[in-house]
Amino acid sequence: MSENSIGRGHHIHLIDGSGFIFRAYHALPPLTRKSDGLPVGAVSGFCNMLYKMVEDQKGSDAPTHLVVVFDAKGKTFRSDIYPEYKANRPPAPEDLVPQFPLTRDATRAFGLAQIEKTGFEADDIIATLAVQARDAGARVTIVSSDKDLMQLVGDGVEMYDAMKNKRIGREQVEEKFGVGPERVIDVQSLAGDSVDNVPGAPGIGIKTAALLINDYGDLDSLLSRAEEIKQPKRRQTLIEKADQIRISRDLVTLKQDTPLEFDFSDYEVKAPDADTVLKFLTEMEFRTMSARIASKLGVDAPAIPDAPSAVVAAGAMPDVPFDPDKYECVRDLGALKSWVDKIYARGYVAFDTETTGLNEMVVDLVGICLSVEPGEACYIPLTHKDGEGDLFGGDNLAEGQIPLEQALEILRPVLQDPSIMKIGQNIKYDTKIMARYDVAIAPVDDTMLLSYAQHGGLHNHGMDALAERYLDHKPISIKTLLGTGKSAITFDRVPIVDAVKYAAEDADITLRLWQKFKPQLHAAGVTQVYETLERPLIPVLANMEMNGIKVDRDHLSRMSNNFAQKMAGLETEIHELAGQEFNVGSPKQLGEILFDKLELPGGKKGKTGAYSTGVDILEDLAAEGNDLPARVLDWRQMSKLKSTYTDALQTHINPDTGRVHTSYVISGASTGRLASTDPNLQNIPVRSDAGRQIREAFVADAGNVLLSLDYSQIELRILAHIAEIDALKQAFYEGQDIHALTASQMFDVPIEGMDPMIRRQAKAINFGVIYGISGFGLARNLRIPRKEAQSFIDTYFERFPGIRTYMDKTVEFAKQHKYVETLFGRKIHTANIDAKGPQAGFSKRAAINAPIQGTAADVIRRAMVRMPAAIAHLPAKMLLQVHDELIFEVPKEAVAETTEVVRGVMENACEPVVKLDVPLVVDAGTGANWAEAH
DNA sequence: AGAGTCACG
DNA sequence: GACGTACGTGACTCTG
Repeated sequence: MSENSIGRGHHIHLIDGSGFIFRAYHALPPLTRKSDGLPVGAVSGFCNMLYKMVEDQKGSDAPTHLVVVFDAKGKTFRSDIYPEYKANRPPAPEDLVPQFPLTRDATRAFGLAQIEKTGFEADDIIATLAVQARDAGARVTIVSSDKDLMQLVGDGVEMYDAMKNKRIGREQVEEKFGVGPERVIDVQSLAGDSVDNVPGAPGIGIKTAALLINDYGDLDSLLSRAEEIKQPKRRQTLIEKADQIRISRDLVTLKQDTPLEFDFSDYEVKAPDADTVLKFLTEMEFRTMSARIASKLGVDAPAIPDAPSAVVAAGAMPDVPFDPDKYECVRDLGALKSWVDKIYARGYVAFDTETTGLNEMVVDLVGICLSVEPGEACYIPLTHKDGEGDLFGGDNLAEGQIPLEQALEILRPVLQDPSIMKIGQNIKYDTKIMARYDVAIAPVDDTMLLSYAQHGGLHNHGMDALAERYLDHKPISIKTLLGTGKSAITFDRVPIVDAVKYAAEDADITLRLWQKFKPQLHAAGVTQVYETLERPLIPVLANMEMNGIKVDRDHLSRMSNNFAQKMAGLETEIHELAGQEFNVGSPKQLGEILFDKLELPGGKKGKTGAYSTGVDILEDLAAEGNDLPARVLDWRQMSKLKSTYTDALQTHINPDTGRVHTSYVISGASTGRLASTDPNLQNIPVRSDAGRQIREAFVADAGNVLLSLDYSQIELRILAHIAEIDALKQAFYEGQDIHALTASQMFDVPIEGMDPMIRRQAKAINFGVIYGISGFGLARNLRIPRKEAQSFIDTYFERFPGIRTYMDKTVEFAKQHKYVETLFGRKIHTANIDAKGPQAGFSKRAAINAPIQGTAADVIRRAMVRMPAAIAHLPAKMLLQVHDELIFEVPKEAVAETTEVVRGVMENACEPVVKLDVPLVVDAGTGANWAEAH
């Protein structure tokens, strides 16, 4: 950074952008954009204030330099000093959230510089810039009325309250604090701040604080001479709370050395570009302002149609056709730099990586695609290979590519710049790839998740499906480039000219989808869902996936051998019983043996004409004393465990890390649950003894243990809350055995000394209710006559009438709205709810289940999003999520503290948005392996 | 590619 | 009165 670009004779305005936003929001009535209902009241106020600043400050007072400073998202270093800092701030109002990025756009449109920095408040940046500019000899005006900034006043630094049109100098600061600017920190440390949760000294306000500071000179003298204070209570407070006061001082002291990359020359004031500013105002549909500014700039005011604006709905542009020939191939530094300039001018970029495969932990980066405007995209080839390769790799790099490191050096700043939005389709993938090249991509938007939040339950959210459905365009298939099967090649072997068309198109599509989806978020009522439950999960899951979990290969290998031997024995036995050899793994052949050859009863053919040979059927046959199906059941269990777990899991061990790295799919399940793939670590066996041994292969690193915490009965608790079942709520409050209580209510038996069979039946009913119970289903599950099952259900509804009401109301809601909702506002669409015939039952049960399963999914998502900050001070790592369970790897000595912290986050995950009528309870376990921990 | 089966919550 | 059925996933194997 260069301090010489500002100095004597210069005047810099440091505008508190976040302050502007909140004042504009609270001062103005809610205003929405006519064409689509996007809330824009705060943006409008913000623009007015910005413009007024620029206009009013002409003449001798006019700034030569100006920069708008914003608060970045997320926690700041002050939370590390004092976790409660600003902790009881409510989240920003729903209709303000989408306006934050728009105010950045507005600043850019007005041709003004802006800055923000993750981990620091706008006030810290202002302090840092103010001090540097002042020290260089420039005059500084801080445009804000925030009292927290008053400590900076003096020596050529003034403040200006843009709303009251009032300058704030030394005199006004003394008026407010009773001391000069240099003692403001001392007074604030004592007085504290209830809004920001700065504790200060209890019972001492600004008046008393000023009195004390004036008497003793400064805070340190006051604290060291506290014994001299006459008033006993005040004396005691200052002695006892000295530490708290010092922490408060750390909190209120603005950081004057915030690490920033900037150059004052970037902040030189220049006239706004008429086209740019009017384009923005037109998009926002600010008629009055655009007319006023147009006349000031001496151009014609643009027409803003009254009717729903196609300009806005399509994202400012009429549909541009897809044209692969328009895509640019970036092959030299100059071209790359001009793309970076384009991105800065825009403020956002669609971003996509091309790699040699699909496993983010292993594959190499091949190229990068960018797009900032529909129809305009580029591909930057980086590591394409020359020719087809040979036995020895044939690893010559193709000609005409920017060296990887050089390209990354140029791209890294913009990809990490907090003011530049990076847009991806499943950007968790690209985040993980780039993390391996030391690029920490942030902030991000994800078109897959934007779609998931708005269209969950309607369709999947892959790029191909979204492009066809929403852009009426079928993307080039990757298979046309790579081929299929054995002859398939990797992307680095694709000729660059062909790669450009495919790869750049992905970025183009992503950008178009974003322009379509992002403005619809609010109208769809899922801004909060996207902002709190979807997007923040991206970095959390990326980290968990990169952590991976250690797996004991030898343990698995021994089990595989063991299974193989037993299977061989069983196979011989089965063939003998059948009287012939056949493939035990073939359901078709097995069915023919059982029901045609041996003529056993119960042969039912499915729609394909094959006999059904599922567990239920085989178990029935085995129960009647048939050995063959019993042996087949044993064989099947071993075959399953061997192929899916003990064999396959070994192939997933990453050679570099020695660990298994799953991938979570955020938008996989319609209810909001995650899905785990490659490998699926959410279905590792636990129910059978043989299966549980597989969990023993999941181990902690030396000196560590695995720590597992799971929600106890979370879905039943949520059901008790949603359906308002008082008896269940009370039982959960009293910590009773919920299934025993259900049984006692249903069958009028005491809980003490209850027959386990009765409890088992009640448990099955409880689960059945969550799934949208039916007599048939319960009968099959419990293996009792259908009549009996139906009478259980009738009794259940009698004893807990709220359940029936909930089920009816939910189906009714689904029919009316075509979606159902979780407690946190996640919408799950129920397109088939009006279906006739067999479909009807399915859809109703799914609709009944979705709010329960979905709310539970939301709860653990909230816990996961908060977890990294909560455990940042601990050596613990979060590794896995299994729907209601989180697994951590923790050094032994930190287990107790980690358990306490994690349990707190999980049990309070609903706060402050939802207050459950039942407590959430989390059970914990630890051990050297997952079997012990669970 | 789809069906069948079975592992999990 | 008859449909057919527990809710939500992913991986593996066989088969056409």
